[in-house]
Amino acid sequence: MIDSNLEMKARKMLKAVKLYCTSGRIDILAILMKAGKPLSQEQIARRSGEKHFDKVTIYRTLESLLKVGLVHKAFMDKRAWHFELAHNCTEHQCHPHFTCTNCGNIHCLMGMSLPMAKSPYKGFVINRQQVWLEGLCPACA
Amino acid sequence: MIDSNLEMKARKMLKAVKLYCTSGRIDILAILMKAGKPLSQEQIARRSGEKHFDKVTIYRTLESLLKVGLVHKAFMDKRAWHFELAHNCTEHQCHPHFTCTNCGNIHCLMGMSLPMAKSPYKGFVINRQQVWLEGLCPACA
DNA sequence: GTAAAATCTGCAACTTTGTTGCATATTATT
DNA sequence: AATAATATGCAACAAAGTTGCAGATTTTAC
Ligand SMILES: [Mn+2]
Ligand SMILES: [Mn+2]
Ligand SMILES: [Zn+2]
Ligand SMILES: [Zn+2]
Repeated sequence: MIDSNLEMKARKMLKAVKLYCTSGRIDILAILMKAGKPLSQEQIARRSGEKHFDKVTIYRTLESLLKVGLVHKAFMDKRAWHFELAHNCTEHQCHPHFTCTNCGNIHCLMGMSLPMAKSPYKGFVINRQQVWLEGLCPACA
Repeated sequence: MIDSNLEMKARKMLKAVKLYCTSGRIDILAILMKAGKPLSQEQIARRSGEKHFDKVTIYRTLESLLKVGLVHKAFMDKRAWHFELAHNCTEHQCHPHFTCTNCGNIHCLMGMSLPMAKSPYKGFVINRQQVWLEGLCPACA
């Protein structure tokens, strides 16, 4: 099911950060690459087909990918956490995420970088920013 | 415990949106006014002193305040939802929220409005935006 | 002011989402 | 191949939020 090109890429990414290349990590990275948008544990589980990773494994895998920076947590209006590959993010900000108020779908809005916020209060050091947008997607507008 | 000035304000807000003036709503509005930052259900419960509202009541109260726009859900890196008064927000965006990576405290950064994002993709209608910032607060920097 | 209608509230039970401990399996290193 | 290091699955648990329903409050109509 996982195309071997994605598997290669996943292995490379894992090697680069010195994580064990396990089938869980490879598959989850491939799923995130294919998705191209933030996914929840449950969505990842559903997309992993016959493999049926335990949810504990999925969470721990995401945690390990998060720690080395391969993956980011994306803020959503959803209850469950959503994770996505970090490869479209700069050090200081991910691209904005958009939720359609009508159909509920999530979109990554690449290629629009908001200026980094600058606090008007003295003493705040801002290291990262995340922007979330809400409105109507092209299909619903 | 609730100062009667806040109670007055709360009653007026509720009247204005045609919600019943119940002690739960009044107290929770007052708590949010005093806090001046987003609070979770659990934080609200702890601040409500001897009243001991059931958590179901708190959630349902927040839901009703949310529906009429008196309150907003603020995105946080915390697991629990956080709610705040909507009176410092424009129609299209709340002020940004800041989380200190060291002490975990949340700050509302009033008075800095990021420009509204404009999608580079045709067909997206953006109605609201929320910005979340992470870094070091003055006490921890 | 009182009765009726409308809306809230608390409780108990439940769902969803995420975590911990521990024994076993897999991966990497020598 | 043996060993060390790390990952996985299972079961049990914890935290956050929801639902149904009976009884309590609040509002409205008289
Ligand atoms: Mn994204
Ligand atoms: Mn705020
Ligand atoms: Zn849509
Ligand atoms: Zn701090």
